[in-house]
Amino acid sequence: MNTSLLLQNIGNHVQLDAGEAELLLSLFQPKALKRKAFLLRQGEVCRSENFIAKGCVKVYSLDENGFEHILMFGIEGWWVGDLLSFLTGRESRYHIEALEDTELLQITKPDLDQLYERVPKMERFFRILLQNAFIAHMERINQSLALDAAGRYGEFIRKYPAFGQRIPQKQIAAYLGITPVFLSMLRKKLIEG
Amino acid sequence: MNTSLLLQNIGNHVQLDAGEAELLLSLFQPKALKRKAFLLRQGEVCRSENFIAKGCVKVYSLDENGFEHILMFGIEGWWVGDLLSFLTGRESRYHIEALEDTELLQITKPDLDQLYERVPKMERFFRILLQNAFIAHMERINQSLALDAAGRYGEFIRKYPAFGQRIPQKQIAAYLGITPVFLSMLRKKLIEG
DNA sequence: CGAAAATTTGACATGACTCAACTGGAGTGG
DNA sequence: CCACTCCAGTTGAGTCATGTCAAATTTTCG
Repeated sequence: MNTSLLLQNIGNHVQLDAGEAELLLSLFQPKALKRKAFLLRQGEVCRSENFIAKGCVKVYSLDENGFEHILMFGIEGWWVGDLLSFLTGRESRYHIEALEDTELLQITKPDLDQLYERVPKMERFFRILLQNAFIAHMERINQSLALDAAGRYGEFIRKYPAFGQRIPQKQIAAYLGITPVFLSMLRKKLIEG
Repeated sequence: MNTSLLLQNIGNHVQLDAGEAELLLSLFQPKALKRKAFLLRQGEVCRSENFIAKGCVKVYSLDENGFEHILMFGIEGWWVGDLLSFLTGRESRYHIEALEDTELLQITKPDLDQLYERVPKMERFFRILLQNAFIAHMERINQSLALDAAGRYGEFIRKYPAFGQRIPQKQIAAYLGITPVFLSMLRKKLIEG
């Protein structure tokens, strides 16, 4: 498994020496997920924080009518998990499923606590990660209030151009909060006019 | 200014001894806001984290048509600010305005850094605060995807019963992402059956 | 290659918005 | 304390954005 992306990702925010990097890597376990396999299911407890070394996943809920609502996508270089469940040990309300064959690097809560103890600056790293996620979610709420479906789609494509190629429209629609049929119509209008 | 609510709020998550509590209070400044006064305006830098000792505020953006989009309300016992601006020094995209005469306890970034240094467990406190805010925002995104306007209003009232009495409907509509006219119609239907 | 899923398209239905008129209460100045 | 004004809230008519259903077509994956 390729661990250099993980070290590079962490290196963006904190400096680790060779010994710290080695210790850190020793606490992560690789895990492979086939396309359509689950990293987490609604009702389970999320036991790890997960760095995506390769591939693509979605975090989503299912409503009583069976509709998917996607809270986030994750690709190489991103972290995914259900923080609430991970921290509190409560059952998760979300599914996490691979959209492509995916490779993860996982750390469990005990190992993360150990890491904090032995490399305290990693607390800072995860705090920064959390701050960035919080800010991104705040911005998404703002957009869901301020923009109509066409505007939200435009922002999505502008912000994540790669996703437009890589993720099926149906999934993007479930992220934007519209139906796949309506997204198809929006795209047609965009192209025509 | 009443500081006991602040100590109580912090005490819910970390234990402070008398000396630490005294130091902590010495780093907070009281600030009073009249109804309709601004704690922060779009384009300014958010220079403090703010604990609400009394009163009620809204955090919102204004779009190009002059419509308000409310990201959160805050009442006694809550913290408000623009975290992105506070942490990075960038200009805020949000306004924070008092809905009632309000009393705040403010701490600036330098003083917060000093507090972290002298009372390290306060880092833990603010991390917990951030986690809770993150989780709440995630849940709000999920609801905005999964529920229609009536459902979102129902959840809002269920989750924050006090706000229903205290906050004008127009503001609640701007939080839910619907027009005040439409909210009025939803309430009528709810009451009639 | 063949089956299943994703996407497109069109007709129709509904949720939510706009505009405008009206009502009622809260704040203000005399 | 009254009269006035000004918002917030209500109501109804008409419109627009988005959803539903169903069928045809294309793409993907096994």
